[in-house]
Amino acid sequence: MYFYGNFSTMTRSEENYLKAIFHLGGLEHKAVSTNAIADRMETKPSSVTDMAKKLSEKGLVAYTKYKGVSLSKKGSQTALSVIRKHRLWETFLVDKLDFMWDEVHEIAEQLEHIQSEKLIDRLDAFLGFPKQDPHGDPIPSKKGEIQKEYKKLLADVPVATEGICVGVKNSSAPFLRYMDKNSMALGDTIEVLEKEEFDGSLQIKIRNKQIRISNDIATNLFIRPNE
Amino acid sequence: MYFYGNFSTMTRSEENYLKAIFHLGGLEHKAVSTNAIADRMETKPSSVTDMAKKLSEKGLVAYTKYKGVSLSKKGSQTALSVIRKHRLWETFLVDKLDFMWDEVHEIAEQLEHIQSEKLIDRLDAFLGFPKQDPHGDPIPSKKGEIQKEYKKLLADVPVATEGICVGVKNSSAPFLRYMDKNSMALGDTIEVLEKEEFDGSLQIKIRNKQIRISNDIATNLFIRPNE
DNA sequence: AATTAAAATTAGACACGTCTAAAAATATAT
DNA sequence: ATATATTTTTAGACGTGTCTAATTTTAATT
Repeated sequence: MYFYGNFSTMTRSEENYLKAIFHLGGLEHKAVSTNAIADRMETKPSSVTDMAKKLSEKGLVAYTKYKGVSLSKKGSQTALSVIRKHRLWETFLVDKLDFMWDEVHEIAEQLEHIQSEKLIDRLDAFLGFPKQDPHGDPIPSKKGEIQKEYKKLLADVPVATEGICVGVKNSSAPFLRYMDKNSMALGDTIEVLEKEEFDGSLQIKIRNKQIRISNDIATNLFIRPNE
Repeated sequence: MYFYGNFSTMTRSEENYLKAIFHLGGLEHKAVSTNAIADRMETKPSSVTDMAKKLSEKGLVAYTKYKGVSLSKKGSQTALSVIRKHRLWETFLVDKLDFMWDEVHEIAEQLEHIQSEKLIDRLDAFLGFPKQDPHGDPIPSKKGEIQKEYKKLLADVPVATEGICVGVKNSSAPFLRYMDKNSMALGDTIEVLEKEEFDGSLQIKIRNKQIRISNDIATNLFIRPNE
């Protein structure tokens, strides 16, 4: 039996389920299907059903047989607290320990379950109360408030925006090959120099080279604009 | 049983047992009794027996029925790695997050189980490769080498030594009351001004006040001498 | 509407780590 | 050396979280 703190009855597994349900159900707490959760967590639907019952008993989700689960207020607060911890730790790893932004996820998956409110408050302060993590995702406040995404599709930012390429929407092999071929990589700084109204193509600067990318590409790349 | 590279991962529970066995058996890996482990871990002897078998199967301890367990080389290396992590995290909490030295243990008990060699290497570097933790206990090297205790009994340090009071040997209520009455607290800086050969009493400076303490007191207080 | 396909649930099993209660081995005392 | 006390182990159980295989419910198709 594992105790992480005196007043927390949440197990690691429960926290992971809540987090998955939050990500799938969005801020509106839409109902999420059993299979969707199983896919995301790489587990079996039967395991999800078991946990759904358990979380429902604890008042963390609303669960109706065959109708999926949706987070309660209490459930989403818990999920947000875990997400907050995850993103603060990721920020710590990148800002303080010089990790690359794309190698911190696994470690943060472990760190996010450390139970100590004081620890998280201190970490938050130590990092200068960051509002977004290295992937451009917003860090929920202590109260569970969460801002809109800081990362944007490259296609959606105005001309002259500069930022870091933090993700791809469609990580298909052909697309990744395209990026490779054009020597673009996640983590690169990108500046939008010019936008062609007609076809939505962009002139960008990346690695100090100018290249032209199509709208298709631009709608597949996430950028975290610099302040 | 045949393994390809002994890639068996350690569970949290196994790590905790190894750590307890290490602390009880000392650097010489003395055999440790079932009850001693149960006491230290606040568990039942029967649970310890179960785990002893398991650890023995994995080659982490030598176990003979009714004769206790002793760490193998592999087992002590694992224990030292957990202890290293524990002490590095404690150092982080105190040095970087401004925790008091006496409030970090619980949190470090959780953090010590985070699995990522790279993380610990980076943390070590970030902290400036500390050789001792906030309690004056030595931090094992990456290879598992461990130095002698840095903390010493106040009675054993030479005159003119200055350091921080990092622990008590006997934490009985009367002794703690004594400390309180003399406005001494763990964490205080202490300087040894004078030592009386005859009765071993000391003249010390603490909180900018000079007081005289008996040898009995001095053999109950741990000090971590400054470099 | 009936049939087929997909999704979700149940039933039963298992590994892990723990426990209690009873039995066995070892240590202590008379 | 025998009886008693202590320590340790075994046997059997439980809760958590997972799984497979079979069943039930819902969705999609003809």
